Amino acid sequence: MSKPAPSVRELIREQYSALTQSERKFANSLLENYPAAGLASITIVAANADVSTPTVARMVQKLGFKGYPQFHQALLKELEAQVSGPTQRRANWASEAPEGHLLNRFAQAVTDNLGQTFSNLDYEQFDLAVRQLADTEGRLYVVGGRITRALADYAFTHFQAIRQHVTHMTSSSATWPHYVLDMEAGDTLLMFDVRRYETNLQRLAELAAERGVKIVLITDQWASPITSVAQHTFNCWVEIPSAWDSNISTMMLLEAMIAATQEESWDETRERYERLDELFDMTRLFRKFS
Amino acid sequence: MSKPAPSVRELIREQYSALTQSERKFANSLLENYPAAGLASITIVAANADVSTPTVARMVQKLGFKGYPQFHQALLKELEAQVSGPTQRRANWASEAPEGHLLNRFAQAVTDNLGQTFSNLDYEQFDLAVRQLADTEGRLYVVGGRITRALADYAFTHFQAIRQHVTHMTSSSATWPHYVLDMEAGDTLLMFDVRRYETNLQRLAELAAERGVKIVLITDQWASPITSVAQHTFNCWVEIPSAWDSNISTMMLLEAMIAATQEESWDETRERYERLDELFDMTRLFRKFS
DNA sequence: CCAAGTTTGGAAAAATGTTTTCACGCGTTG
DNA sequence: CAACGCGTGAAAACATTTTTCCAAACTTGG
Repeated sequence: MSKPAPSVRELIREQYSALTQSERKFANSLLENYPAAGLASITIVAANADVSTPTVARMVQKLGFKGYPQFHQALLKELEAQVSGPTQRRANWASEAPEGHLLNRFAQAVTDNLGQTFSNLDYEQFDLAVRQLADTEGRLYVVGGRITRALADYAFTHFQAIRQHVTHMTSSSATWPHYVLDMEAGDTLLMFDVRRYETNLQRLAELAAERGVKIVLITDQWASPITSVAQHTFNCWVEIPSAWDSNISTMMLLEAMIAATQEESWDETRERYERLDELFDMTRLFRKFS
Repeated sequence: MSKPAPSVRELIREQYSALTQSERKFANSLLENYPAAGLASITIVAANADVSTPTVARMVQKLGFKGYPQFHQALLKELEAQVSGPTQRRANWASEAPEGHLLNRFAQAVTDNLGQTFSNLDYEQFDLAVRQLADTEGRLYVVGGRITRALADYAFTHFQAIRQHVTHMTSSSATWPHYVLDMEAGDTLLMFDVRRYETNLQRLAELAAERGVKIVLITDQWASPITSVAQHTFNCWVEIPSAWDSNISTMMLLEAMIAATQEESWDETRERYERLDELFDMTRLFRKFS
């Protein structure tokens, strides 16, 4: 063997674009539970992925195997190699990447950050904040800083789909006073402030708080000064070995909030979602996904 | 099952005295090369140990298995368990939250997604894509869809800090032709396309590809059709128990790319960063961080 | 050395697994 | 709207594997 036989996983990736829908269904099922989902007989394996036997047979041939038995053998070889291989396979994520590769260091940092963020999360606070975000009595304003503007935008797009009266305060702070003018007691302001903290955001927070607006703040582990005027503060761990801060845990917390808000008001939301879907279909922006 | 099923190895030791000569011959062969020597079909396995098939069949029954297939399965299970060994990780993230709380379900889904994304990542592809993104010979264009626009924005903000000639193609697709007009061979287009895939994006990709622009595509596990014209495609696992898709793994991949790009060209980047810092200080947008 | 009991493997039967064929349904095209 | 190509799975055909049966070959104790 001159070159190291490519792993089945690699083969699937290479050929993925050439696979048909059902074949992808099986490919995904296999990747999701790799390689266990490919070790039984073709009949069983196919049934588990909810496709027919011929589909699997055809696919393994596309991958370059002569038949299912060969494919099966290849998987076994891989599994065996892993066990007998370099002492202890690094049970970590980017399995194929070399030990010190940036991907692996990055994965480690992200895992730590997410873990820290989650375990420092007060779920009662979380539930309260979500109730606040779901409250359609008042308006919901969303704002972020230089970097977190993108997160605010993401939040806006989703909250807009979930509820009415959502406003994204663009990052040009010159226009903020106009928004503040319209704010009323009972409104909610969702703020993102990760270091370096911006004085503009703090001013905004103070003004809003004076008007009786409830502030939900998502910040980093060192806590933005806005904490003092916010109703609910959430800290996200953001350190990575880099010149800038990671916003993955921030994003995760945001998504969790969106998911919770949606669950909170699913009855009303459902109809909104369906109408939204219809509208998108009409404008034909999207292609149908089956 | 209350007790942990004994390993085949243990079973052999227990029953060894009850085994006949030929059976022992096979048992030894298996123990010598465990468990590989037991993974093939009964015929092959028997031939390797230089005994007859019936001998093996009788022996596995003595060990307590109903038939050879059951014995085979048991070996596989063991092997699998060894590989996926410390899969038990995931240190109780949202430790205080009750078992079924949304936070916990969410944490689980996110962990799975990140794990899947990482383990299906081809790090050589990754390195190539990063080199492409760091190439300042050509321009770098960034674009996303309805939802992923926010990610494109995030990417833009960071890449702008790292390198020159970065353009964010706003989501109003009406203006895209203008950008395409300026694209040249050697430019790079970073695209985000998560289901439901947008036809506009696909058109854009095709046009860009025709002009010789290298496309780096970040998509979901089902792969956007843009794959076919993209140089580098990356799949992110995005499923969460919700009506919409999670973009945390997408975000993670993006951040990893940013980090890698920065590392690739740190010498030039460093100076850019320092100047940027000075500029922000001057405009006093930020407060000093102690 | 013989007879009874045990072990062994060849070969056929049974079971299971794999591949091929074919017709149906679906979307596309002229 | 008919004709075509393509993807799909039911079912038949085929191949392999597993089990069973049985006779030959050992072993052991008289």
